[in-house]
Amino acid sequence: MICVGSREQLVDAMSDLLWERGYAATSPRAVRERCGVGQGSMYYHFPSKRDLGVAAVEHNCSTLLPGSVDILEGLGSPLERLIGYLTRDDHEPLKGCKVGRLTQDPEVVSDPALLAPVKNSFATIHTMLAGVIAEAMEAGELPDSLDADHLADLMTTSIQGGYVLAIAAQDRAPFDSARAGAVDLLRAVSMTPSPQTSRKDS
Amino acid sequence: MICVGSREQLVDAMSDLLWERGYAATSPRAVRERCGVGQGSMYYHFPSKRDLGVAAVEHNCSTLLPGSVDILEGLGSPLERLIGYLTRDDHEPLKGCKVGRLTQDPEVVSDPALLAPVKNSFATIHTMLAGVIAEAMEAGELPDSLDADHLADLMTTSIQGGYVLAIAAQDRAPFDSARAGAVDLLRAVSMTPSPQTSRKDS
DNA sequence: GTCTATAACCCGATAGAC
DNA sequence: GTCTATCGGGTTATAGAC
Repeated sequence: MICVGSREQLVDAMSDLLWERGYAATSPRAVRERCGVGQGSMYYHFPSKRDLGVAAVEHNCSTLLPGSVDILEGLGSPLERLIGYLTRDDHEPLKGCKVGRLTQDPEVVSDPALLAPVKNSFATIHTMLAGVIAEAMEAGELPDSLDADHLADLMTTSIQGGYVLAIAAQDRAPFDSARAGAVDLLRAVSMTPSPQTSRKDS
Repeated sequence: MICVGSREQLVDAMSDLLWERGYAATSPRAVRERCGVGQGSMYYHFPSKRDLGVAAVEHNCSTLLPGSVDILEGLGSPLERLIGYLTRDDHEPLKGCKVGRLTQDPEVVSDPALLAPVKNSFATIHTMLAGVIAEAMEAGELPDSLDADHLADLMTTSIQGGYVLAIAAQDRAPFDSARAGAVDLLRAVSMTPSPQTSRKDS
């Protein structure tokens, strides 16, 4: 017998609505109606909408990170892991990113407590990606003339921007297309390590 | 003597608020207070918030497109124009994109009349970018083994995703970094035209 | 074309009973 | 812990005078 407390139900419902509508556009009433928890219970567990929002933002961020970490710290050569990150098929492009979306909500951005988990999530991903890119360079899979930080940001933007294009087109194709473009370029530069430069492994 | 009609003032104010807060979060009252036009005038010119919204979305889209068109149809080799598109310095990363932002607003996405201008803007940019990329391939500036549609989408996502990263970090650096990553890769593949393929221009 | 007044409803939050 | 009732204010609009 699993006992799901009101608190968890509230956080889950707020998390979903944060994804679907953003923070500003979801009212405490909508949260309550989604999970069937009453007004009194809500304000007993969370003194304000903001407090519930903070809990839900943290929940969404910590839900999304492990998937990326598993791939980037998983099996395969560094380049294979980067391509794995760019070819995951568990995205839902037309629904947007649970974390990236919050970035377009002024009420989130102007509140440090709401923004912090979002900021940390992207900072963590950036650090991990740049690390794997550096590994790929050391392994000779990518030319070390490239900038690991630039590449890491480009990879993340290909996904975050992909959501924007897919939603605008109401078609997931551009989401997959942008990521494929990133993979194409990574493969293209990996096949041609430093054309007019001395080789390390000679 | 320039006469600025109430109608134009309303559209301008709504356009700004669309950029700053999105559609759902901007009330007709906020629009009126920003431009000093009264309630009666507003509902005289626009029968509903939605009608004003449509006019403002169309205004924002048609304001933003010409800048990109000028660069992509302007002077310079195809590759130079692509790099020009990726290195414009008239973006305001921390404010977000006037057009892309609307994509994160469910009220916009679910209303065809509001979404259409956004959809058309990205479709137009995609067509132009893919065209210039094809030119670059024909001119031997980029390997024609690459997919023009993928590359076009990757370029747009490096910008749209850059807004997301910059706002999350509250720092424009990742916006510039992602675009620089795209430029780096374009330059890298342009220097190495088809390594193990026969040359066209022999 | 523009004004003010008002309608009907939703918002985030609080009070106090149980 | 959960309930209902209520507060003061904001929302999108409509009515009708000027």
